[in-house]
Amino acid sequence: MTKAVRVRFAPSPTGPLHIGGVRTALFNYLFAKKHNGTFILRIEDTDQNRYVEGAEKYIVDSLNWCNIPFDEGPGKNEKFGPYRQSERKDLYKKYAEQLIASDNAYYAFDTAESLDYYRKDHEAKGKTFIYNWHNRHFLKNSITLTAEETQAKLDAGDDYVIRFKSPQDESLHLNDIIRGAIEIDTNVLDDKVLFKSDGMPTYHLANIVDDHLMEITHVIRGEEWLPSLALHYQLYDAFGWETPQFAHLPLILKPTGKGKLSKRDGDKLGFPVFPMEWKDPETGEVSRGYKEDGYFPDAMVNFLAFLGWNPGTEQEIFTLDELVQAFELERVHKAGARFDPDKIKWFNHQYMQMQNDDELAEQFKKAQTELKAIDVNYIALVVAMIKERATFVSDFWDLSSFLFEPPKHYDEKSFTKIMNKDTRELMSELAQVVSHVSDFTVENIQTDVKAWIGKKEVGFGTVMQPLRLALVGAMQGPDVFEIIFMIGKAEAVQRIENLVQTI
RNA sequence: GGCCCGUUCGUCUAUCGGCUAGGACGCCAGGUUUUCAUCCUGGUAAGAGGGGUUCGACUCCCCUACGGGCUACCA
Repeated sequence: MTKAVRVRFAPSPTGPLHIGGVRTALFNYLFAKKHNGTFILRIEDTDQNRYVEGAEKYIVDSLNWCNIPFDEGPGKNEKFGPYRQSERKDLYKKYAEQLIASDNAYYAFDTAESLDYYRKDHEAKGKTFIYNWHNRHFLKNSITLTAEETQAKLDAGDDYVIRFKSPQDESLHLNDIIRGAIEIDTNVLDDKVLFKSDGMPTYHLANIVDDHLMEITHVIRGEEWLPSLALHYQLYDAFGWETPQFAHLPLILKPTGKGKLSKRDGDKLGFPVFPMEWKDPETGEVSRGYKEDGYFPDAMVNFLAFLGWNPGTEQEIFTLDELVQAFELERVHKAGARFDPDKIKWFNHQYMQMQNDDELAEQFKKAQTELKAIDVNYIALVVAMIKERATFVSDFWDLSSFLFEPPKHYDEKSFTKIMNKDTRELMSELAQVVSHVSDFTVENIQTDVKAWIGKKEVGFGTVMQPLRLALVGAMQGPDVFEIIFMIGKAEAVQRIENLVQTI
């Protein structure tokens, strides 16, 4: 029997979760569920300087809104808790010291200024400064210092970090589920800081320790971590722990231009890059979210799943369960994917058609003050009529206001185009015809009006077009007879007469 | 600069040596709707370049170009 699958999504609470982060979480979720595994949320808040108030709650709320909740995490099934690294602080130091004891790490006392100096100096000479076997023999650390000197500094409370002792002249063979075999020469690796002078571990140490302790079997994360993979492999090795499997996801790129997707792209091109609205606690600046913009979470999830992955079939609309069934890490694309705001709108339109009319009616009613007094059952009928042309609930009012209230004005261009000398008389007569329809059904209205048009021996257009204008105020909207039926006989007659008045 | 990863229509992608290179978004045209939209049908459009390997290369290898990421006591 193979080990139970356990994966984790490990964001740092430095701000709102970005759409790329949502996709990483989604792929973790899909993989976990596919293998009846556990999806864990771990908060990587080891950098106290970058902590942002409310960010953790935002992350949790976002996952929940997307319907990809975690199984284990802060405040939920804390079997391997705590799940915030800041609350695990005391745990990490002994692991760092363990690495020193096994000669895989060492203390370093260099100041930030001195290292900065070396870097700049090397750069000026066209060389690259790497803190590893090339240079560590002349820097201030427990390798160059005697054991006594080192101990004295430690006892004196001097600032220190603990660095990994990267080996010389070795070739590392790494493996990634998506990318396959990767070979790295350790000579280009530097002695990464594992433990910071503020008493906190860096990402690298905390990540490996926690993944081990939490029994993570698969690490699914963004491609930006690929360069750290060699270090992480070595860390597992140094601890003598079993290495999990890794999968590095391609990045999400800007719709146009260069680089990865950023908040600014959304502002510039008018689409959200965050799942939900976010108000910056410092500046008060508000960033729009998919939720508030009217996207359905399923539609967003469906779209995101197809950014860098596809099932190999031609099916594109997938429920979450179907995604779980179909998902395979092996089918994740290797190259970065440009974000396409048009396509996510298309997905939303598709999902709009699958929504329940009553629920949409509730949302519509809540969003539109004009509908406060309107029967929700009537609104549901309206929704059924117009949702095929809508992408968002916020489109509804423009598509249907004439089913709730008479047009406030007539579209000028259409008005002048449609009217002719007979229109006034025809419309007056038409009002009578409509008012005399007995048994007011769509079919009967249609039959009577068409019969009358036939009798008048005028073109259908000469009647139908002004009629539409009278009802809607513009040359748009659903079938004229259905509109008449929906608003009722009296209202329809009234609107026709209103038009007659203005001619 | 160094290191790593990548490169099929404008965009997301299928293809795991046999391809008349398929689908979706977008765009364009036609049809339906006596309106607009939806919808339907059709069209447009791609293997970065150069070398190999092979009977055969989009698929494998190498080089170049380009794109992306990393290069902090940030994650």
